[in-house]
Amino acid sequence: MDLPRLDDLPTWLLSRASGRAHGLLQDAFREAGSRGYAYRLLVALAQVGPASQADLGRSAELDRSDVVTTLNALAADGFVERRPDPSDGRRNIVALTDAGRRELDRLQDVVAAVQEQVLHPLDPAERRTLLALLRKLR
Amino acid sequence: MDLPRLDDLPTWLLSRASGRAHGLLQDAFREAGSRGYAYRLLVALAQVGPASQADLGRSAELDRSDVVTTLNALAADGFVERRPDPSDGRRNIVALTDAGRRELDRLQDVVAAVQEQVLHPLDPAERRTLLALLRKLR
DNA sequence: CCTATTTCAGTGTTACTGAGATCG
DNA sequence: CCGATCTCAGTATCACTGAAATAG
Repeated sequence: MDLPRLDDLPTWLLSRASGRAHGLLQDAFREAGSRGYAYRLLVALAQVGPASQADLGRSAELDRSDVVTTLNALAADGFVERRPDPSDGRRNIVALTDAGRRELDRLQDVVAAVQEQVLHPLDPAERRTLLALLRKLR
Repeated sequence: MDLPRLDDLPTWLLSRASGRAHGLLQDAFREAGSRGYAYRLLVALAQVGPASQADLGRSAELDRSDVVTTLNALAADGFVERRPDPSDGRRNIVALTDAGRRELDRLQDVVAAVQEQVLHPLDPAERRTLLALLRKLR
């Protein structure tokens, strides 16, 4: 008779690893005075350049509602500028400021440190293998 | 200049894979008329045998508060029996019933189907590698 | 008219916290 | 007196929903 064990379940192992990573990330962002949502929006802005909030939400996989709240905070800190789109009155055009670019650089270091912390038990070849397999899961 | 991309982050890939797996699991449990917490408690009971709620919570990694709520539902369905511990008045002894064992068997099939669904893109060797690497992440 | 965007308020879920009652 | 257990109520968080206002 085979006793069921959660530790044998791929979904359980995924959930544990992800939960641990998420906790470390959240702590690191809090310590750095930021949030995961803010980081994701800054990354999206750096990737696609100035964009509407709807497009940013799609890029960062953030809900339209959370985009609003997060941009409010980023704008208050001077990390983004929000101005109406002259060619489409429904939209804002959101752009990174220089301070925003510096903030993103700073958060990149924070995030990189957490990646190292999470992957620490694996050697470089194992890390590549893990990433490739995770990517294969779609 | 290297544009940051979320897809390059191990923590992001972990989170995506885990989120997808979690969603599939949740749907499958809902369709089967159960919940993840209930499954985890049934597994813990099958592993350790009759136990106090506190011990079950530690085994299943469930909060004491969620153990109470989940056991209420499992007891109402006749899947577990809760009776006072004669040797320690603070505790309940919780035990699987026959119906509970059948329920666990049923849920094992549900869970196995989701594992297959999640791992579908990987061949058997890749699956073993992924599990080994995830386990190494502690 | 219908769809898209931005915004705000509110909901539901999941995990947790606090406190009371009981007992060792 | 301290610590553990069980229970309930309430909170914090995150992701999302609904609806209003504006515009294409």
